[in-house]
Amino acid sequence: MLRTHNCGELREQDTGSSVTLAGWVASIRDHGRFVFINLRDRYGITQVRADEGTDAWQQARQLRMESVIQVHGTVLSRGKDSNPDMATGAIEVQARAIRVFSQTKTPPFVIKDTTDASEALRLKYRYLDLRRPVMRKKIEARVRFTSYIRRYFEDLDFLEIETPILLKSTPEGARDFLVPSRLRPGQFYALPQSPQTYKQILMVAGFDRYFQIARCFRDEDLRADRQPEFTQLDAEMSFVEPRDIMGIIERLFKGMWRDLLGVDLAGDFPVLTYDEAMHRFGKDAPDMRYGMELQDITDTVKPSAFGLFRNTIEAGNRVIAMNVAKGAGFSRKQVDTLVEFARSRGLGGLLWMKVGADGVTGPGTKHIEDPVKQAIIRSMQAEQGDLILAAAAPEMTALRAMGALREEVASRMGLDKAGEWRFVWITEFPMFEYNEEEDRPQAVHHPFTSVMPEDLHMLHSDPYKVRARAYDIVLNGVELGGGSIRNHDPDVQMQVFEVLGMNREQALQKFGFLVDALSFGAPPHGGVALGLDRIVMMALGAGSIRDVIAFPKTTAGLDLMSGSPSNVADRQLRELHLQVTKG
RNA sequence: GGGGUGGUAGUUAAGAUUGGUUAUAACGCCGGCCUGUCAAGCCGGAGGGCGCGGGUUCAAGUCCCGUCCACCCCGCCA
Repeated sequence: MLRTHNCGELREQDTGSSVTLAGWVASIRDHGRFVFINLRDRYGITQVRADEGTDAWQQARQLRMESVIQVHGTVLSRGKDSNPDMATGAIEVQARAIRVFSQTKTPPFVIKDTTDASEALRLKYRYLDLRRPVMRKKIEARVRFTSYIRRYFEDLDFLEIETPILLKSTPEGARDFLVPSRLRPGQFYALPQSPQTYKQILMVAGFDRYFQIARCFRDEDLRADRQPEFTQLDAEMSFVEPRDIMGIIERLFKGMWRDLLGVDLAGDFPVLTYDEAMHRFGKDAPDMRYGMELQDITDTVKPSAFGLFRNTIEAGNRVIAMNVAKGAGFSRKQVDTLVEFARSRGLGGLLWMKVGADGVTGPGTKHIEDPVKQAIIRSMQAEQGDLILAAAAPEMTALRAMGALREEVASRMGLDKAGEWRFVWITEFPMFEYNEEEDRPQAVHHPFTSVMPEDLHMLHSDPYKVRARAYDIVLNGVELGGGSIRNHDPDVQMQVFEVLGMNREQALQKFGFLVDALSFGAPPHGGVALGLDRIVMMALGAGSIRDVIAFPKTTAGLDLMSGSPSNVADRQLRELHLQVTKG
């Protein structure tokens, strides 16, 4: 070994020891007669001292930040000059000799926790960014989550089985990343959006309990919490019902939060149906850290002659309202930005009423009759100083917009407190939603999801009313993942394909291998897929998913460090039978 | 595909509304001083022509057009 100790382990009781350390020069403080060096490695920082007249002193004066060096020396107690802010602050290493392993160019930014370097620069020099202890800790924390997950599932007899990265492109869902086949001109593999079909086939094969920390790929636009390649905790079990899977996942989260974050999540996670979540929170992934629930006040305003209400009711639309406690303090300007926000979410406008000592004020309120005003205040349980916001629109539009507004207002008022963890299960999702582009139903979850038995009879007559045996796990307004009980009956599966607009032939061509497998004795089975990056991001309070991925892509899907994607040689294209056209 | 914010020394920012001498600061870098620092301190120095391309003008970081990049949001993400 080129060292006897690491840079984080020497303590007072090591005083007098002869040691050899190795690491990066994190700072140099040259006092003339002696030089202090902070030596950094993965484990911490140790102060090295070089005294005038020694070889080490000569070398220390010529060091540069971020060079990689080896230090031979003796551990000294720092006595009253100890630094209580450093783990190794009680000691320092008096250097006898310093050897430079590796010289360095001047780094483009200073390697310290509170860097002000732009994210683009940090991504280009990711290896320098990752040297920053704050980044290193995030990556290390991620490792603790993955290893906890592995231990948890292995203890429960789950088998971690790898599934293919090159697979068949499927038409449903996100856009596939395609990989051209050299041996089959004009044909393509796709990278997995998830190991979905393979894990179901593993159930048919009898593996009974499967899990995988699986890389997934989706060629869609990026966001602060979305990368084109990401990691899923993927699991599947045979002979289960929703509550079995939900229980296993709930205990996993409670265990991780307890053992990795030191947080006790008391009680069972609440369970909301999709319908309830939409009506109370305007979102299928509600943030439960605060109330401010939505209310349908259509009936309350029914007696009013106010044109907005009249037209809304005649059109069959709804009036959805929300009471912002102590929201009357918002300035006109602030309220205007809320109105703007509402418009950006598809509303024609936003009705707002400040609740004062003598009723309500706000534009439009003069058209509302006093008894109706009073009725609104009563049904919203509003008090003096509150702000009532209301939207009039088709029900789902109004709910979704008000749901977004609810989170916006909560964020402005600081109600979305960090360190508060509100998990919630969402169940009974609709099986299908309308795809406008293709004018047909599409699966909300995925086509292999089974439907609730009592809704099966509506599969063809009223597909949008059919509920799925699906469940999502949500934390603080963020969907962490979800799953479902699958169809193990090939006939039911075929019926779902039919509702999705595929005839038997098309379905067999696209998913025949799975349908085939189901027809050879498939056990009832179901599973779940959780976004590992998102879980870690939430747990660490990181601002973006990029912070918990060692080598992430930018929002344009570029890797600024390696320069991918890039052009390839003509020869490569020819081998793949590809021709690039000008876009 | 659409909207928003930003791009000025190695880095982070000011300068842009009201075009005009030599583009400003901090950190970093280089040199010097200094017996206890902790992102050491003090003194001195070097370093950019304003993302890129084009245009308007006597004159453009400053105005106009296009384009690239970063971030945030909508669409999209079974």
